[in-house]
Amino acid sequence: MFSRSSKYAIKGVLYLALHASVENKIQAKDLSAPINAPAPYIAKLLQELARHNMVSSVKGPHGGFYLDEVNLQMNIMQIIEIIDGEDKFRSCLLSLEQCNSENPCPLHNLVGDQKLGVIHNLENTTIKELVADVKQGNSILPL
Amino acid sequence: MFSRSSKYAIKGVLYLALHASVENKIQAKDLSAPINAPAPYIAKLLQELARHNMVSSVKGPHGGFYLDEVNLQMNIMQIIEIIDGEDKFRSCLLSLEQCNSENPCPLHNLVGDQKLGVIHNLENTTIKELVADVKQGNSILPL
DNA sequence: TCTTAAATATGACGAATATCATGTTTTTCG
DNA sequence: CGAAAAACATGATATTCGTCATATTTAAGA
Repeated sequence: MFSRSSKYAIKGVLYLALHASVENKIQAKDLSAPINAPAPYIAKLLQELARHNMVSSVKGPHGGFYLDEVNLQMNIMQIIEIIDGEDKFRSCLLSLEQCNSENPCPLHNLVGDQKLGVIHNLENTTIKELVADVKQGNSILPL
Repeated sequence: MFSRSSKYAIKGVLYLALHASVENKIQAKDLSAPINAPAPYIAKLLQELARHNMVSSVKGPHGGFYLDEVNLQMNIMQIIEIIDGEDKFRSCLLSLEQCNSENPCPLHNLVGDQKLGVIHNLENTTIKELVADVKQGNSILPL
């Protein structure tokens, strides 16, 4: 459903949101183990996210990654769009150009409503809210 | 959401269901244009589907592919499982081993219900019903 | 029975994605 | 300042997935 890159990115962001802060930045190499992703790869992804202001970073000694209040207001859909591109999610299930709500493809009616629901939820829940959920024990974030 | 292979396969099956029959079989190379997929590739996919009894085929002159009544009772999920594998769809969104309804990952609560809905719909609608929808003008099947 | 037309089986090629490696820039600290 | 520690930038390699090509098998019809 998501690309592997997106999964790593999402896990990385959530982990940072949960465990990092301005006073306690986390380095790329220290993210590798807890989210179960190769270190150089997660580093590259975090840089891409930083370039798009999804995460904050500082260079040099005692540098690393963290999320500031602005970053915490971002949502999962934005991560996916940065990593996988805009329309990976929104396009027709069969990649039919002519497909839309007026001229739906056979699968459109079958799963269209759920798809819209998924998109809506991914867009309208902030990282902060997701992390609050973890803190309250309503969800978990292991490897 | 689906792999390109799955999309080709689904379009191929739907096209066959709509236009082919025992008396009027369709060859792989004649599927290429209408579903906008490379001929050798769709041939390979159809063979895989035939091996799993998702479509019917006969060799030799006047041979080709079509769907019999049994094939028409199959559903989209079965196509996806044959082409992409069993758990591509059912596994956790973040590929977390420990994630399940009791121990949900942060995304689980967010889209879990919709995901179950999608799976249910894909499993419980037959090819025949989808094609009936097209015949009635409720959906379309272009390139 | 021989030729031909189709699916089938297998593998080679290419492109996209995931992974790794190297060097450069920035910042802290002695 | 100068050295070290980190992100940053770029590109190289590997693996997966999509595409293509070739040879084999099966069945129809003359």
